[in-house]
Amino acid sequence: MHTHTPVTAPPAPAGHAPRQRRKEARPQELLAAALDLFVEKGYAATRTDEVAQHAGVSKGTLYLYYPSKEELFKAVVRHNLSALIAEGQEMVAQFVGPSADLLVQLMGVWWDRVGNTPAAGIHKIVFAEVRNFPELAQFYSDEVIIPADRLFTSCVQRGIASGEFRPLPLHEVAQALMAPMIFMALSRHSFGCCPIQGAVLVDPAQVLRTHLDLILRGLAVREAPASPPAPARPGGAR
Amino acid sequence: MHTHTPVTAPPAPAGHAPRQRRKEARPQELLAAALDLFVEKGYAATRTDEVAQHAGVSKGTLYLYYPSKEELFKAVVRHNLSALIAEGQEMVAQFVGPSADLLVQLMGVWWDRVGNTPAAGIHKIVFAEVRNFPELAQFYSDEVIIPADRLFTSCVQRGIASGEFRPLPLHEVAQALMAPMIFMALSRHSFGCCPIQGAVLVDPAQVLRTHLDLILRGLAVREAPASPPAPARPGGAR
Amino acid sequence: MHTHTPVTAPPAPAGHAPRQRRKEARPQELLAAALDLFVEKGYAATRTDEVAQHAGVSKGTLYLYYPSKEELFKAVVRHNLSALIAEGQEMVAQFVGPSADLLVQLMGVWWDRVGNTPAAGIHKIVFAEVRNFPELAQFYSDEVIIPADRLFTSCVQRGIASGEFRPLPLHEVAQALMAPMIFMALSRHSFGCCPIQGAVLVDPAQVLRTHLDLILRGLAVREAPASPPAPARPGGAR
Amino acid sequence: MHTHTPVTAPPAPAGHAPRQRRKEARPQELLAAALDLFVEKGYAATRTDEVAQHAGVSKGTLYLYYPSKEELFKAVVRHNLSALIAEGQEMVAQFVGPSADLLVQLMGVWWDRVGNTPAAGIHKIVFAEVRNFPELAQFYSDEVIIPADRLFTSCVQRGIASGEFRPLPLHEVAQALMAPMIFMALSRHSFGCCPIQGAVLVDPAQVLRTHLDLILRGLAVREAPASPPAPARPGGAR
DNA sequence: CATGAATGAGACTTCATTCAT
DNA sequence: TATGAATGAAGTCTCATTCAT
Repeated sequence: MHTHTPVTAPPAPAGHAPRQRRKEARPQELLAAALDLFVEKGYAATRTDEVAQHAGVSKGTLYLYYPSKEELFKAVVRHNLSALIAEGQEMVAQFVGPSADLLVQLMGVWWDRVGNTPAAGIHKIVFAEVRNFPELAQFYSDEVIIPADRLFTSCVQRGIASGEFRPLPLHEVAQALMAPMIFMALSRHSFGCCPIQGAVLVDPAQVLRTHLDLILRGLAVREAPASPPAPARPGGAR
Repeated sequence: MHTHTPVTAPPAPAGHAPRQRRKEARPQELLAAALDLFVEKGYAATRTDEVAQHAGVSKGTLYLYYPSKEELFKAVVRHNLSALIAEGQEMVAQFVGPSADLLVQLMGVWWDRVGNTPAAGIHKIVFAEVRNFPELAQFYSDEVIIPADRLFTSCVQRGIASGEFRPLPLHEVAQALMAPMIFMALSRHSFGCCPIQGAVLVDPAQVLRTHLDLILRGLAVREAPASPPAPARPGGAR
Repeated sequence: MHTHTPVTAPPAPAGHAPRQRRKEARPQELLAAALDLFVEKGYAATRTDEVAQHAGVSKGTLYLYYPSKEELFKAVVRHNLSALIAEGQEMVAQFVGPSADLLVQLMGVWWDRVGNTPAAGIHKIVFAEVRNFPELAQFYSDEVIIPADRLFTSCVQRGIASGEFRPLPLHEVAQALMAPMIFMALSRHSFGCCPIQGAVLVDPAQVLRTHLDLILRGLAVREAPASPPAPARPGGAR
Repeated sequence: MHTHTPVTAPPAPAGHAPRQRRKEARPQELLAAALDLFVEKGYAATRTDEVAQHAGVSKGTLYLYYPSKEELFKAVVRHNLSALIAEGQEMVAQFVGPSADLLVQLMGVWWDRVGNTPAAGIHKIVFAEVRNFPELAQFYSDEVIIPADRLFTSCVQRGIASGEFRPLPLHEVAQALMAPMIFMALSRHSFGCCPIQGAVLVDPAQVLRTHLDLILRGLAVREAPASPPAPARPGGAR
């Protein structure tokens, strides 16, 4: 579970602005407010004073902590990416048991800790904005794409080495594993926020389960049902 | 095939601009120029006079065809969505043969006709901007998401009905099928355009093959190898 | 006499803004307005929209012609300096007759065409701002200081060569010649504009005459009175 | 001698700031820091916290001593003007001997005590800013311009009365005397601080000598060589 | 139809000033 | 006294949009 709170900082007991309320909390609050707004509206459409307001401070205060909108943006990305990376490292450290179970656990943790978190919105803005911030590309590649790839390829490699999985091209399998998760994360922050009549609704947990069911069978050397087939939802094949 | 051309309109044989020529092509040229720029820079960062310039007309002319930047944007989305939809219809019409082969063909066609096309960039901007243009959400859902879902679910349904595929929740499987393709399409227009040191490189065709290999095995009731196992790339399990 | 008019451009016959009034006059009008304001208030204290307003256009229009306040400033300096330099060249070309007369003519022309012109205010801002615009320093040195020095040193040199003037260090004499003129020009745009009780008032023409009288006598090999002694003003030695 | 020190206040022997020390020196330190910065950057471009920092105090502290930036500026001008005035009075008191020698001594002392001093920068800012701070005009006129004028006119008057000098308009002669000095003082704080390729370089002492040589000869009734002709610099008449 | 000069609202950013500590 | 975090008015600059030609 994530500890990200919608912030908008308590508007300070009206009547008197407590100037030095909580100095060292400011950067966090600003980053949180900025994350929310950048994810909601995108980089360009987010106004700096709106960010400040959401963080409960004035426009000028924002600039005490971040020298420009661009730097604020990068800080948001870096800050939230750090969390992602930390999660990744943690997950790697937890590796024990058979590879199939590992994958199951890995994906479950990723969803709980990243995909299902507002920080997942980071993916949306990064996808949308990298071309405007070329420096981010390298950063994101180094800090997210490559580690994530390494995480999954090493896991698959293990399964292949142990004879659990068929020999398959590692990076491509890794992408097949991650893509649906990231896709869901993206969707949650774009279409997932729009009221749509007759939208195709899927339960993330169900998607995850089905995805794993499909993939693990696909990876398995024999028809080893790594997990019991996900039962079709009641109402099943719509 | 789509009519998207690299645009920037032929700079008119120097000396005397035969401006009158191709008057009725203007809207198309403007849409094409706008698509390129919206995909590259995003909605907000694209300037209207840049669009006009790329289309070889003046800023004022753009406003003769589209009453505002917002309308231009929506027109771009609608126009390119229509193209996507047309492709979709065409694909549906081609349905023949066993379900597994259908899926293979379907995905291949989608990649050739949409994913691997500059128009695929439309996905990126739609994901990035729906929340700022809610009218687009319903439109996109109705015209793209639902039909695509129907396409894939019906295909899967057929496979289940015929006993080829295991009974699985349809929409979730459809997502698992589509996600890696769309993910790749998105990537081509964000990270794919950035020069990155040590980037994780995958061959789209290989991803497609591996993805299908995995999914079809995963769908299969028995270990029916729907297609010969995708050979690990030379240099294989790295 | 100068043709510089206080501009503030005819506010356009109210009711309807004549959009394309006189395009090619714009830069001149903007430069004139900018000169007035920069001289009056200094660089930093002059607001760009004030300049635009004085030129009878909107804020945005200014930026169609000059990409930034800084460039506008430099353009003002260059534009008005160009005139100075042209005058200088012209004067050099006119050189005929004895050196003393040349100096008299040179100074008289300088005062009429430069010192007594609003462009003289340029000196004030340049003195005040060079340290904030290091590129201006080189420009001003190359375009004004060095040519002016050359103008006067060559003139003095001629006098020395012809035996009219005593041998004296050229550059230092040139400074002694120019300093009082420039000083007066500066004063006209600083204290000269302030209402001061009991100010020390001097008539520029009288200063010029006295200055020449002193200097020419000082330069002369003998006591050749290059010009009849400037008669003390009626009311003379206050 | 003036007490202007390069300021930036001793950074307080690291470890523990003996901040209480020299409390009553604060205003002086602030004025000194402010002078440096105002001279370097001008009024508007000087930031108050930079002044505070240079004086080794915090921004808030500055406001304990001076209620606003404007008041600080005026205090700087007044403070340094007082210094100038004191110098002036002292110079006046030293008057002895023949008028020509008096002038020589007067100018020499002015250069040593004012012109060649960082406080001379005060002239630059006053010239640049009087129009924005009209209160200073009267003050400067009363306390600097008029006394200086009186100093020189009385000196010239004496020479005329004693038959040493030709009868000439007094104020105009006074200006001719002072202008080159002040001009040099101004230059030292504008162009003199900029690294310029091929700058016209003059030795202040040489300028002073030449100036006096010229002026005294110019003033003299006959060809009384008030001082031996200033020898042309080695390399002389270039 | 087409142009492009002109507009002005609005965004980002700075910095003099305040005030709780 | 001294601090420095916080403020918000004000300035520079951008760019969607208009309209006379």
